Amino acid sequence: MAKKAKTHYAVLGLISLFPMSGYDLKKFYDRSLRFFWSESFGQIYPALKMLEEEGFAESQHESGARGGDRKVFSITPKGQEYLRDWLAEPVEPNPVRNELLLKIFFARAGDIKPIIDHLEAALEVAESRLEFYQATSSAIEKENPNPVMRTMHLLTLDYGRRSMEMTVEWVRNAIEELEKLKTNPEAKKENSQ
Amino acid sequence: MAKKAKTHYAVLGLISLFPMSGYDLKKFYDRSLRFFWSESFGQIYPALKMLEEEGFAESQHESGARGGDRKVFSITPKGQEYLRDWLAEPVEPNPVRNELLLKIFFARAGDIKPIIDHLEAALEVAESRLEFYQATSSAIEKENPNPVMRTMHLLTLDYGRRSMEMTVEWVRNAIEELEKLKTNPEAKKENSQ
DNA sequence: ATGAGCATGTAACTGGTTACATGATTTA
DNA sequence: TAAATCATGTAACCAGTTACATGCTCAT
Repeated sequence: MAKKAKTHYAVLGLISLFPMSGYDLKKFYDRSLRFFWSESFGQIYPALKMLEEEGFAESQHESGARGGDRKVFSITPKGQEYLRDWLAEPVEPNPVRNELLLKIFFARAGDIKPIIDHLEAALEVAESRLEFYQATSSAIEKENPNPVMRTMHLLTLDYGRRSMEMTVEWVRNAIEELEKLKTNPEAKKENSQ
Repeated sequence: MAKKAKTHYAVLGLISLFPMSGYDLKKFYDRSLRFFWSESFGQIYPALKMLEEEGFAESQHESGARGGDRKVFSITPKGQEYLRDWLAEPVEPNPVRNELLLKIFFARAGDIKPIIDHLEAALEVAESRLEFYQATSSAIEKENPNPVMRTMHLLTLDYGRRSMEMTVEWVRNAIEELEKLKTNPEAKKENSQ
């Protein structure tokens, strides 16, 4: 039971919610989890195959029905145990790479205008995502699955909401600072080390 | 001038600040940028080689002096132009993978305790990083390089500070919610779908 | 003399995306 | 009948980390 790439747990976790096919998995990631996790087909299908081979998942064939044939995967008791063990393991920090911050760090007097553009783009993204979180949270609160699932789901949304609010505030302030800098004659002299 | 992996810009950007060796580059990433960017030697040295081959960087050999021989790289005018072009290009979204949120999403009644542990660990990290940002910002404000560089540097720190503050608040609330759930008898019935 | 830090580089591996190949079914 | 969507899978590629190989210098 060697340690596996995160994809395996991410796939196993999803089929633990309810049985689904590789195609369903992809849809679920793209529609519901896209803001904190994503997977590609190139990873999903091999992962499902391996999970089945090791007895963590089992599949049943669903023939005919709309679209081609489907292979619907569900988690086994052994898989449930394996998932639970992973959930209890400490969270491994994922490598951070924030391109916007890197560009800001490298920017000089001549780069202020494009940086402001980037910030304005980030602001739009954050604001529209904020709307999405608003809508989704109220939907979840009504929908009402079991209390644990509901709470867990709401906590992930709350993280998204707070982080977008924080982003909006930071961006607004950053744009202000950069506008000040643009009109400040002192900053114009690029060689004022 | 085909598009390159981000590493190339990340390396070029650093040597645009002041000439340095591959080893210096690594130190700089590990010490100053580690919270929003990182690079490994396995990427740095090949990147420097390629940047030099294409005329974006040039090196001079520094023999003897403490440690083995050094190859100190500096940016060329052509490299400066190339970097500036990249800074102006829209920021590409980097794939998000937040393992903590994923674990929360998959957690069931039996997993609440380990999840709280993860949150407590995250709280510690956020709080200690907050202290670091505090200390660094005041150092930067005194240090006073040119006004543009100072502002850029402070903006990246401000992002870190705000995002850690946000994390602390979210985590505190999340722990509270989960503690409530633990003592709530309704939640104990895992099959209350 | 030993270990920490300076210094450069390569090879093997891994985790991941993208593009390709194929074909059914539904809907406009 | 064409486009969108359903559906599965593989091969080629890419970006990145880790481990390895080597050797110097400085402080204890």
